[in-house]
Amino acid sequence: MYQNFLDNALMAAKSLLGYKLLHVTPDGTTSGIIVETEAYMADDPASHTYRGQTARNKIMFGQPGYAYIYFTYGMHYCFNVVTGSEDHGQGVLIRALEPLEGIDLMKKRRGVEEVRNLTNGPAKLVQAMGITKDDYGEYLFGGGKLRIEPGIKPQQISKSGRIGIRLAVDELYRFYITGSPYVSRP
DNA sequence: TGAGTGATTGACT
DNA sequence: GTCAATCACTCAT
Repeated sequence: MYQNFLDNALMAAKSLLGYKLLHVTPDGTTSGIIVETEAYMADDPASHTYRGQTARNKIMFGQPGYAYIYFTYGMHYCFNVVTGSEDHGQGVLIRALEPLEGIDLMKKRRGVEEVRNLTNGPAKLVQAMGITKDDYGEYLFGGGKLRIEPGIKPQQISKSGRIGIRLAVDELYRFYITGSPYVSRP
C-alpha cells in the first residue's frame, strides 16, 4: 500500500516526511516523526550503490521498503529506507526525527537532556531509537519491531542541497519540514 | 575547525 | 592473501 511512492527515491524522500518511525525493543518503544530526509539515486556519485552491488549495500538492490543500515566513521550508524524497484540501488537516508514516544529512553541512550539534541542528525536518531545492524534488512511497512506508519501531514516542505558528503552536493536531494526545530540544519 | 574511529573497498602482492 | 585510502558523522575545541 506504500509501494507507490517507494518507486522513486526522490518521491519517497518527499513523501516520507511526516511519517512516523517506530522501534519496539526490550527496553521499551521509541518513535518519532520524520522531519528530514535525503535521496540517494543509483547513478549518484555520492551513493554507496554508485560503484555497483557489494556485500554491504546489496539490500539496496533488493525490494523497496526494507531497512539499509550502515556503519561509518568508525562510530556512527545511519538508517536508510530502500526505494526503487529491484536492481535499481536507490535509497532514502533518514536524517532527523521529531521525538514522539520513549523520550526518556532516548535521553538515556544518548546521554543528553535536551530533546532537540536527541534526533537532529542521522547517527543521533539511530542511537536514540536503539537501531543497530541487527535491524539491517527489516521490512519497514509490515508489523515488524522496526516500522514506518502514517503520521502527520507536513505543513510545508523545503528542499536543499545535501549535507555532509563530498560529491554531488549541488543536487537538491535533501527534503525537510519547513520550520521544524528538529532538523539537523535550517 | 578538526580529531577520533573502524568497517568497507579497491589496488596491490 | 595484505594494505592504505576513504567515509552519507559527531562532539569538543
